[in-house]
Formats: sequence, C-alpha cells, structure tokens
Amino acid sequence: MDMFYVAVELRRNPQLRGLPVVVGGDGSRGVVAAASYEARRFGVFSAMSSAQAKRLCPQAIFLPGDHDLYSEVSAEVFEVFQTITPLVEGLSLDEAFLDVTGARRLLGEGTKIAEEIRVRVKQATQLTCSVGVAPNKFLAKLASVFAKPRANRDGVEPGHGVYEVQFGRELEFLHPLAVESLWGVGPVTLEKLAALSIKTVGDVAKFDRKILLTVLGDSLGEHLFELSQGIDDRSVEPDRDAKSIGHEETFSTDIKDLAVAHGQLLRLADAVSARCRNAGVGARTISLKIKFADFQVITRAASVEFPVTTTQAMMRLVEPLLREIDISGGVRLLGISARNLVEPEMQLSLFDDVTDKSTANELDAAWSSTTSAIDDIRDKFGDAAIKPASALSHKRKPGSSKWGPSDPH
DNA sequence: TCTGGGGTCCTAACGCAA
DNA sequence: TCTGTTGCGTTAGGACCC
Repeated sequence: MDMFYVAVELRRNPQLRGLPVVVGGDGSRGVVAAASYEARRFGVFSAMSSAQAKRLCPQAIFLPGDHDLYSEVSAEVFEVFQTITPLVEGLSLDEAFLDVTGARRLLGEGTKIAEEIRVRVKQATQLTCSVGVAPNKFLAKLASVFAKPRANRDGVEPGHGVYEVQFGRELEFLHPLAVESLWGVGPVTLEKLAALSIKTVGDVAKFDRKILLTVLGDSLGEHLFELSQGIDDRSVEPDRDAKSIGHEETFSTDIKDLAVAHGQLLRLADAVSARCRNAGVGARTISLKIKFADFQVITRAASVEFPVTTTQAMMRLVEPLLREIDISGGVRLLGISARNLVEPEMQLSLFDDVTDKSTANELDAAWSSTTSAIDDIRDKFGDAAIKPASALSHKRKPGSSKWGPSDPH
C-alpha cells in the first residue's frame, strides 16, 4: 500500500490531501511512522525522529496514529487479496506476497493480475497500492519499490503502479542496484560490504563466495550470495503463526523508581496477557526489555515448563528479573514479550498453577489469587499503576499516542 | 527536544544429559 | 570413574524489516 497509514488518515480527512502529513508521535521522543509524499519532498522519512521531521518540514501536520483503524483497513485489503488467490502471505499491515502461479489461467498473466489487484483494492478501500511482479518473492518486493510514486524537491512523481521483472531478465534488473536494496542488508552489513569494495548487487554476484561467507557469516553470506544471482527459493507461506507477542513503551520522562517501573511493567504485562488469551496461546518464556537513559538495551528472560497466560503469572516471572537490575540511572523504555508460544492444552491454564487435575477449591484459589495480586499492586503503588489492557490498545488518553511518549506517572 | 513499536531471524555461550 | 563428544534447550544480544 502507498504510504498506508497516511492514506488511511486522508481517506477519513480528505481536506488534508496534498498537504505534508506525518503519522507518528509529535512529542520530543516520537518518531515518524509514515509520511505523505508531500512531506517526503522535504526529506521526511519513516523512522526519523519527529523532532528532525519538524525541523525539515515545520508546516507538516502531525497525526497521532490509530493502529486499530489501520488494522481494520488492512483486513479489508487482505480480503481483496483472497479473491485473487488463497496463497497470501502477509508481511505487515500494508504489504503481502501473493503466489499467483495457479491463478493465471483464470485471471491472465502476472501484470494483468497486478492491475486487477490494484482495481479491486481501490474499489474496496479507495486506497492505492503498488504491485511488483516477478518470478520470486525477493524480486517481486524489489519490483514493487519501482512501481511506487517518488517524491523529490520538485514534486511528486506518480508511480507506474505495476512493475514487472521478467523471467530471464532478472540479472539485468538486479545487478545495477545498490547492495542496500537487498533484503537483509542494513547499516552494519553495508559497512562490511563497503570494506570489500562491494557497492552494487552485481559486485556481490561476482565476489568470492567463500570470503563473503567468512565476513558475513554462513547464513547471511549464503543468503545474499543467492539473492545476488536472482535466486530465492522461499515459498509464499499463508497462515504463519506469530512467534511472539509483546509491548514496549518509551516514557516521556526516564523512570528511576522501582515502584513506578513495576507499575508500568504490570500495565504492559496486562496488555500482553490479554492478547495471548485472545490469540489462544500461552507463553513458555517471558522476556523483559530495558533501555536505559544512555540507550543501552538489555534483555532478560525466564522460562517455565507450562505456558502462562495471565498478567499475574507473567509478572511473577518478570518481577525477579527486574529486581536484579539497577535502574537508578534512569530507564527510558520498558518492554515485555511473550515467546515460546504454545496452545494451552486446556482453558484451565488461564489460571496458572492449575492443571486439569485441580479440584474446584484449587480453581477458586487460583482465581482469587489472580485478582488479589492485582489488588496488592494497586494498594502498594496506587490506582495509577493499574490500567486495563484497553488503555493501551483502545482508550488512549487524548494527547498521548501509540508512537509518542506516555507519562510514567 | 536526537534516536518508536511491532516483530523475525541468527549467533554465541553455557549448562545439562546421553 | 574420568574424559571427551555431541546434541539440545535456554539465555542474551544484535541486525534487520515495516
């Protein structure tokens, strides 16, 4: 989808069309989640700090972002994809791979199907998308970039909408491209490659494979070497299950007090546990993430044999980890994530420590200890320490946003 | 006023068991 | 009983993606 978050905002607020619009946190610690092409003309990009974006484009209109709405619209878009083929692999809310190998007899060749997708998406959602057509996933993804509109200082250039990399002409397309366009090459790998005088994908293709593997590691080295030859055997995989569920939050003010940190962590754990239960999974591992005032990041994890699904149990795992850490220097971010997800064998495991052999009394006890643990924390740290999960995903306070900082107090 | 939040995947190190 | 090997699960960190 083209500038997806912004496009959704423009749809419900058409008078913003043609203006530089940015979705993201506008506080001092916010970043840009999406920028309209008009904003991009000023050099504003995703992942840029909002402060910098404001410097580059003071007239930009900042919107806080409405993730729930984007999810809904995303679902509509994916429904359209399903009318083309069931072989749809979502990559994010606004991007997907479709294996249309088997759809050609019915719908025509790749570019024809691509045009059809654009028409159907537009009809269903009024939104535009760009489609890359190619013999494999990696080339299709690259091709989609070429199909997109482009913004430069002079104005916005409309995209082709569809771009095809034809079978047999892969290398002609691929080799002139800069290495960083390869999926998997970020700033660090780019540096390593630059040290080998590798600048283009073509340079990778003719480079000594052994040396590449030594420098980048077997896995990444092999992967990039294959990609550079236009080879990508990965299949389109629908129905991929989530491997982790987490929440993290950067606070507008660094936290130095353990009790405050505890309260915030509880709030995050509550949101995570609710999502786990919703997804019908339990977590065998809970991990804690802390970013200190100096941006150093540490993670700590604890695992258990039987999956946990409650706020209480997650807190019980993560609490001792937090206690071990000296936070007096200030904590900028706290995060918690559920990993090692498994389907709980019984609904009973909603109440941790309870098994299918537990008596009714034990069930009652589990329930009351779950609620009383939350009461305990409320007593110790006050009401503010406890906010329901919905406070995170739905009822955000006005002024605070998904991508902006929140107040630890 | 520098630097979000949702994830995936890979690697190294280490303890434990066979 | 001691030593070494191998495999596996867990943990911590980090690169990368949108």
